[in-house]
Amino acid sequence: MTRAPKAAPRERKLSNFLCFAVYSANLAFGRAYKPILDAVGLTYTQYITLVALSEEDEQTVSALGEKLFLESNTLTPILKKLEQMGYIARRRDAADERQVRVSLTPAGRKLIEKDIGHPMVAATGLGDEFPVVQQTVSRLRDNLLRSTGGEGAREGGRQLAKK
Amino acid sequence: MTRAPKAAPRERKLSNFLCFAVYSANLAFGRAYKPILDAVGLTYTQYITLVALSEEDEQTVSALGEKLFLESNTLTPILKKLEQMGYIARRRDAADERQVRVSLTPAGRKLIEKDIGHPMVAATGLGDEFPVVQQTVSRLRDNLLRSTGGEGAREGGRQLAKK
DNA sequence: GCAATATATATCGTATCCGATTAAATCGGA
DNA sequence: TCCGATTTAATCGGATACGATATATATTGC
Repeated sequence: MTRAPKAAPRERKLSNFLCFAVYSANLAFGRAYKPILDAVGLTYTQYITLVALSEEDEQTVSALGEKLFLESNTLTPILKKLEQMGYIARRRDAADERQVRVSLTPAGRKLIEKDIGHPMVAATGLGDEFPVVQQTVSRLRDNLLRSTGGEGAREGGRQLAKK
Repeated sequence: MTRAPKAAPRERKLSNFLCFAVYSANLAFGRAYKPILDAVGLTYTQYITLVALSEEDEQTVSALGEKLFLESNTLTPILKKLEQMGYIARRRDAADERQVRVSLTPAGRKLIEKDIGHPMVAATGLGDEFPVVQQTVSRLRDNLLRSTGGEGAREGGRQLAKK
């Protein structure tokens, strides 16, 4: 009767790691989008950035960064590339020269309105579960951010574990 | 009575994109792990790689890559770094010199057995939902991979959408 | 007013990812 | 056996992420 029950060995397998599931699902999304995005010459991050920009004109780099959970060190090079491709316009705010205002060009808006990513919905194979999974993963993200920086988490019910 | 019902405008907002939820949750995991991993001098990917190596000794780079969904172009530099840090050993297979066999060193095994990432479970804020979310996201990943390369998807029920 | 401070981007170095290519070893068929 | 095809890692270049720092512009305190 050795082998105290004081805590099951708790398998330390990769397949039990939620972080790995998310990590690998993210890689899988990138690969699934690749052929679609290659056809229009965009990368995954560039595409996501254009979607964020389609929600609102004249966003600052910081505001855009809050939506995307990225900062200027990552965004600036991406925005410069998108500008050079003709999909967005960047210009300093006249009232505050520190800020850069970013907007889609007509070409950028046209590209996004084609809804290039729509076939991905079927590829997820989630069917009716899609919205629930989307919300659950977003909640997971917000909980993690809240547990870390404190700042930057979204609204919507405090969700810390009770355990 | 204009505005035909032939397809609701279907909001093209970032918050409706499952791929963005996964993308940003992955960033959030990386940030949540950062302080813990900084303390032992590992990056997120290096940590995941050690966990995968703890499952089995003498894995080839390809076999490890199948578990991690990565290829030698990404793995080789990471493995070299881990070797240089003293956590793993790499050596050519005597029977087939093309293959490289990778194993944890005692130092590497000791590090993984400390279960450094355990506090993350609480940080997810998912409570009892944790296992379900883990499985759902894994299934999502496998569906995406199946829809793309065909190769590389895991076993376990074909899951394509019926819609 | 103006020096000190704060804010908004941008730059730089390190570490992934990934497609394309290379190099070495093995396999296979005539 | 010999040579072309295949397999396995490694290398290279482009594009993120991100901490640390730099730069320019605004704001604040006195």
